[in-house]
Amino acid sequence: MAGSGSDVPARSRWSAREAELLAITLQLLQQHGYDRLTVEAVATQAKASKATVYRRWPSKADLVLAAFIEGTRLTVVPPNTGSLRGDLLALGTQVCRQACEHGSTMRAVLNEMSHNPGLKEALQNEFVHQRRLVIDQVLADAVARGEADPAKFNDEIYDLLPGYLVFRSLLSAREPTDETVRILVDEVLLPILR
Amino acid sequence: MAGSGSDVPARSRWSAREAELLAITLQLLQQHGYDRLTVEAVATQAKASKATVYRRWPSKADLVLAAFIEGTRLTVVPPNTGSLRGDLLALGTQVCRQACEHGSTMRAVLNEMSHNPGLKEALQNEFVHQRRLVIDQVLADAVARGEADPAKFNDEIYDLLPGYLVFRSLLSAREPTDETVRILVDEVLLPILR
Amino acid sequence: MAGSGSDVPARSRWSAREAELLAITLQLLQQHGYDRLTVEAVATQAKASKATVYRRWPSKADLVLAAFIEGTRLTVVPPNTGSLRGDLLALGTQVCRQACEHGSTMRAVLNEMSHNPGLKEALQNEFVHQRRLVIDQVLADAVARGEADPAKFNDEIYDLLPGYLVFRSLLSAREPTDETVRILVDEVLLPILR
Amino acid sequence: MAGSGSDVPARSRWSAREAELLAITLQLLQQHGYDRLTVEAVATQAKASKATVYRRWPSKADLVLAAFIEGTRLTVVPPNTGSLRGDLLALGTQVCRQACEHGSTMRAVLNEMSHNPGLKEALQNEFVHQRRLVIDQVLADAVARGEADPAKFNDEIYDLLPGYLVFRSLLSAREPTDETVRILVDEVLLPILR
DNA sequence: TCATAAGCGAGACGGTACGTCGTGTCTTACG
DNA sequence: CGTAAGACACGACGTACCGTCTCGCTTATGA
Repeated sequence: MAGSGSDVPARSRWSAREAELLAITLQLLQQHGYDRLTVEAVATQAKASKATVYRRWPSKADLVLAAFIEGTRLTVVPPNTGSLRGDLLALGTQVCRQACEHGSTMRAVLNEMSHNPGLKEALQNEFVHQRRLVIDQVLADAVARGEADPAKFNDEIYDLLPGYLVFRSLLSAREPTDETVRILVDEVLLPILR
Repeated sequence: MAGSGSDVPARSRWSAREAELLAITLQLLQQHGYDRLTVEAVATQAKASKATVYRRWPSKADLVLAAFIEGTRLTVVPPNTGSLRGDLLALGTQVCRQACEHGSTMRAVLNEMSHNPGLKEALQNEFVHQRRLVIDQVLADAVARGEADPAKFNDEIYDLLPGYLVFRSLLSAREPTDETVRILVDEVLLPILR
Repeated sequence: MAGSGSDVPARSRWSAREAELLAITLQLLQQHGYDRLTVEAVATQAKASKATVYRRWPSKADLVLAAFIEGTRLTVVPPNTGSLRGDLLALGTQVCRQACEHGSTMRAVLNEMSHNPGLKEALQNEFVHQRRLVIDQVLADAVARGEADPAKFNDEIYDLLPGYLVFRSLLSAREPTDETVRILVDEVLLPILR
Repeated sequence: MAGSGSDVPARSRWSAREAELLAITLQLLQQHGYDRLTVEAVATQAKASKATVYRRWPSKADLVLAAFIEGTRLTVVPPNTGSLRGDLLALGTQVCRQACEHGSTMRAVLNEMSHNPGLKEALQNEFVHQRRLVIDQVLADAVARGEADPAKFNDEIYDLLPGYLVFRSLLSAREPTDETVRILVDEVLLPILR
């Protein structure tokens, strides 16, 4: 059955102390952005020393990536509202909230990713893949309910909904609204999927 | 009237020397990324001194933004292929190429933008607005040819095509292909617009 | 012979404009010291341009030296009070006043001199030599009046009076007073010279 | 009391690393002069970084002053030859050597001092005062031996010997010789003090 | 009377040093 | 032994000044 959910949401592998460091990193990141975030500040605020940070993450970039993944990992929840439309709206709303909340972090990670293949791969594995699973499940549920035609699925643009919303959140000055999500779902996605 | 094209593509306001500095900045940016780009290197390669750079742009971030805008400004061309489908495919292809070419630059600018309202506004005015004009013209031409129904236009998601493609280029690991563009146009946009 | 005075005090070779530049230089020099004096400031204050300054003096050091020499040249006056004691007191007082007035300038010139043989030579020719002539004349006058014994003259320490006073003005924190001069003259020099 | 010598020569307050930095500074200072000395060069030669230098001394001027004081502090030695004449000759010789050796440094420090009251005070406390103590002791010893008459001491010109010699070393082009010292002592000072 | 040149203001420029700050490594001392 | 504290080498940032240079504009003379 779809969504048998054999993937337990991967309990965090960080200790309490590490989680605290990541939380502080995330907070400072949102406040000041990547460039103006200093490892020194993270350590100071955690009453730790820089060495304590660097012992766990080999560089500022790794620290920030870990903080970002940890910060977003918690919120990946398959919607399961009972209808395809409801699921898509929920998914879109969730993406908007996340992208808004972690906007500067994502931009920072994104930028660093450009020239750090390791980060890129890590981001793909730990972030993108999780989200793909959610979408697959929503669609599978819809098919199971007879709300969507599997023949209409298109792997090329399976992430059109979250993709465009993320674009709107991170790159455009027009933050997506509930109306944006509604229109996307009702006028673009549902006509295609049915 | 549609396609009247009274907007000359906004002649650059930079002198030859400044354009040279921006070009070098852009090149080094693509090679090394924002963090590993040094103003000193830009100056050296231009046989200039740091002061010459800083006289024009007050910081590294401003320099990079200017280089980015200059680098992309040159390539904004309304397609005008004669059909809506052709225009949309051309537009999509152009977006893909630009986003691919200037990917790391865009990511860098994006990141810096997060905490620099001046940059954000500048980017909106000089970059986003230019692209909106192109889209408006494409749609207006289509209406003039009877290929699109103005009632179907939706301001909320008018940039769905470039938006999703940019998302794919900059954030996803799946760079968009010609097939991506084709599917978007044929299976998403055209059904909606007609 | 005493007072033969064939040396006219060497009319300044500077034009009015040049003298103005030197005066401004001297003033700024006394206010801010050598390091914090900028050629730019001299030019600005004279409503001139840097090129105008550099056309006349090849470097900041030369400019400052010229300003210093011009500033002190005006005040070299053989005392001629009628008695050796009066002449020495007058000489001492004059030295004190000059050294006090142009203290920071002298220190600056001195410093630059260290590593600029040209300046060193120029300073010797144009400054030290002038002062030697004055002392020689005072002593010659005293001999002519029978107040001093030529046999007691000592070339090694002929400048003991101005030398010690200059030391006090420039290097020590104890600026010389009239009493300092009096003691030097009455208790050191006169006993020796008679 | 004469020779009570309770003043231990004030152990340096610098660590080994700091002393090394100061020694390098002093060496480069003597080679190149103040203006042409760069903090970068000091750091490089010490295999240190600029930050390491600036952590200790807030500016180049402070660094140079410290180097100068450290460089001269080591050599302040009361002569104690057994006779007033011997002590004075030794003192004069020592002053000549120091002033010659550290000439450009002294000139540089002097210049900087002009507009830096903090430096001026520091120089007075740490440098001038040390030298005063030596002179006082020499004279006290002479009195104890019956070689000098305390009534003849004159606070106004107590430093006539070192003062004039320093003047000759730093400001005049006529560096003092042993003969200069001898004449000063035999023909000027001893007649006065006895 | 007008043109051709010489001098000047303004200020951009290449270069170089300054003093600051952040990263990532390392040592020291404490618990 | 792990940690807090923080010194350290490295290197980029952004600023300031020096001495050179190029622009126009003025002025002062010579045809």
